[in-house]
Amino acid sequence: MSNECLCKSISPPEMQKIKADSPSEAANIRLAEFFKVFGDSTRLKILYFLSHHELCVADLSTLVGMQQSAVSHQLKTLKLHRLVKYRKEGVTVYYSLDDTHIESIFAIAREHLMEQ
Amino acid sequence: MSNECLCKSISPPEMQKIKADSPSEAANIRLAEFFKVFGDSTRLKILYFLSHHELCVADLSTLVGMQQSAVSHQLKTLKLHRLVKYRKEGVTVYYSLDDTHIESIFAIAREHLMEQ
DNA sequence: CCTATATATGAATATGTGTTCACATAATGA
DNA sequence: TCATTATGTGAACACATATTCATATATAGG
Repeated sequence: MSNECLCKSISPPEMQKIKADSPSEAANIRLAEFFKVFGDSTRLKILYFLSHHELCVADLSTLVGMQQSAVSHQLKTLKLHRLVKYRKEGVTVYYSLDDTHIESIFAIAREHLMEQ
Repeated sequence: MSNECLCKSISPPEMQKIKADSPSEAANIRLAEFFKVFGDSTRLKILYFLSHHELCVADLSTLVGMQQSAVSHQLKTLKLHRLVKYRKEGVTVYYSLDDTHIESIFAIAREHLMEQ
């Protein structure tokens, strides 16, 4: 006969407690969304270049080696997640980083990748 | 007539220098892959639960509220990126965290999300 | 050996997402 | 006002990926 409870590693009450204390579905999804932004090489390139210089869309487009439209779309995403800010000057739009955490996140990620 | 050079924010030589110093395509893609792993709420849940307890697949499946097969697939991904390790005991497999950077990455991400 | 149990895996499907194309919008100068 | 330039945006497409279903593998006990 099969056991009524699937718990093997921990006791049912312990399991309930852990589940009860876990982050809300909403918080969890927000966190995933946040990481997802960094999970694209084009966006990482944009962030890298912006970490060196304030840049207009055309220059970013040249540096990243991708169409201006693609860069615009990605900048929209980065803007939405408050990772970049912009400044308009006539018809030109200058973008720059808008987050102090970005550098530390990168540092840790690089460290992790070094170890392998 | 249109300018031969698109550079607006910085000078062409400066631009070339920045581009030359930028990370390799391969390194950039590796970094994106790394972040991508965290960009899924199911994987985040698994990591969260494992950060509290070593757990077998069945228990993880119950905690996460997803089919055993789905959890197995995600564990494979996490294993591949060296974020979890496992230990076999008979027919049961116990998973646990395999990375000290995970906690710090989470801390920074949460901090970032708090600010908004 | 045969059965039962825990986990892994391949195929199929549905959904998400990045890029391109074409075009819209906005601002400048003639 | 018209043309030009920089940027933004919607639709379409191609591709990636998460989940499910069915089934395979592996281990332990009878």
